[in-house]
Amino acid sequence: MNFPPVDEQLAIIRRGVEKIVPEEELAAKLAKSRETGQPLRIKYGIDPTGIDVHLGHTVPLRKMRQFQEMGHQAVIIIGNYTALVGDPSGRDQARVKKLTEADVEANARDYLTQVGKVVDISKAEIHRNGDWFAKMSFADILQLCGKITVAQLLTRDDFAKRYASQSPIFLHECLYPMMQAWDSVMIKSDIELGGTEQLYSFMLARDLQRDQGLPQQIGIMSPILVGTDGLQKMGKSLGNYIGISESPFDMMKKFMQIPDATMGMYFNLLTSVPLDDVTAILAGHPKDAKIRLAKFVIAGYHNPVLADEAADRWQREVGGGELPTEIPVVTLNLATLASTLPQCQADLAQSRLAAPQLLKAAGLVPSTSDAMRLIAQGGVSVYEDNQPTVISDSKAVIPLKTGMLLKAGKKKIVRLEIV
RNA sequence: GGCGGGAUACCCGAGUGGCCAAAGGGGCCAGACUGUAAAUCUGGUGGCUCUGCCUUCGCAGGUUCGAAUCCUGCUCCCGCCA
Repeated sequence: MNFPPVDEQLAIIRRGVEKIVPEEELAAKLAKSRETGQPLRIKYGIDPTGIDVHLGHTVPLRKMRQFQEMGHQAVIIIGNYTALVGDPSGRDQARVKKLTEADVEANARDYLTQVGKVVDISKAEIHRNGDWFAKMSFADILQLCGKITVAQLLTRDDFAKRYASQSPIFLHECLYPMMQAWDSVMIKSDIELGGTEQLYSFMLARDLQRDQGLPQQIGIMSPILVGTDGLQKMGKSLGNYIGISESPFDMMKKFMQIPDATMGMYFNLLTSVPLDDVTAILAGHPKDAKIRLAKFVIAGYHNPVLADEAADRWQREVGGGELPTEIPVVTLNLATLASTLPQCQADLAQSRLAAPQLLKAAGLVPSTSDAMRLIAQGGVSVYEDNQPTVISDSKAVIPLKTGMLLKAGKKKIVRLEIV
């Protein structure tokens, strides 16, 4: 196995990484691996808790890919046992939901297909930590527990906070870092990838490895990727994420919404564009820079042609104000409507309907009250032959025709089919 | 176990008998502006057959012409003490 020179490897590894602990051991490990021709074992663990993999997850995964390209061995741990516990990292509250083993297994498969978009799965080792945890006896577990003190646990910020505020810390949560660390022992990891919040577990793994007479792993921690709001950590619950399985156009729209100031981080962590080039790109018009950023990333998860198409479409429909190419069709059945809206029967008999009721029937607003507000604010328009007319009177009665467009706000638009 | 405090709309949080569909902030929505975003400004943010009507302030009752507000019981949370 021919590895690139250590300096080159270091340059690649360091990009977009927040912390390497202990940093001084890294070069030595790389040098030794190069001399002996032994690839380093790069560990990355994930709990299959039903994840829609998004760009935030891809930051360590991309690092994994880089290691693979340099010739090292990717080792992915599916935390099917740790998932039963739930990672307490960064949480000020205990998790409520418990997953069943069947859920976990289904999630694991789904997860691996998604990860395959970043990491070369065919060359990766995949382990489930249930393989070893399920075999442990209570005595084994006790022995492991004997290596960790409560004081150590409380050095973790999340536990410390909870302890201070007298929030519950469950015993099984305390075992979580221990389990994660034990994974490192079992797979003899040289390097573990993850976010900065993993520091405690990574260091615990070193302790346990030393205890077992094994070489100690180095933790390489990526910064937290902020979401499309540019403020908070990218995550599903905050609705500020870009999923790697989303369509090129959906990704495009989301990219174009990120704050300008976030672009640098995204370029750094999500693309391989040389940093000098990034500086040059960012010096130009922010809009162009954002389009290029989006294209780089989209091309990676789809392909360059689709990325270009998505960008062009965005320019036309969002930037240029043209009507979208795909407008969902809503079918309105006049007879059915007449029975749900008795007060509108007279109008419906003439194929007409009051604007608020129409918006609600078309599913553009959740309530007629909402529809009336929207109309009052000038946010509603109808298109006939692609000619828009703003509806400003909440009492307006709209003649219904198949093919007409109804738009509420700047994002929601439907084509009506009248039957 | 004892003593005390609390539960208000998506979230936080004011309101202690009528002027309360309920202050303020956040979030979100719409409009203006723009580069797409941010920032800023304006308006909105329970429902409805909408110049009016109906339902909401932990749950169930009660007092009153009238209750988010007072009384009784219940549930849950929280602090202090043991």
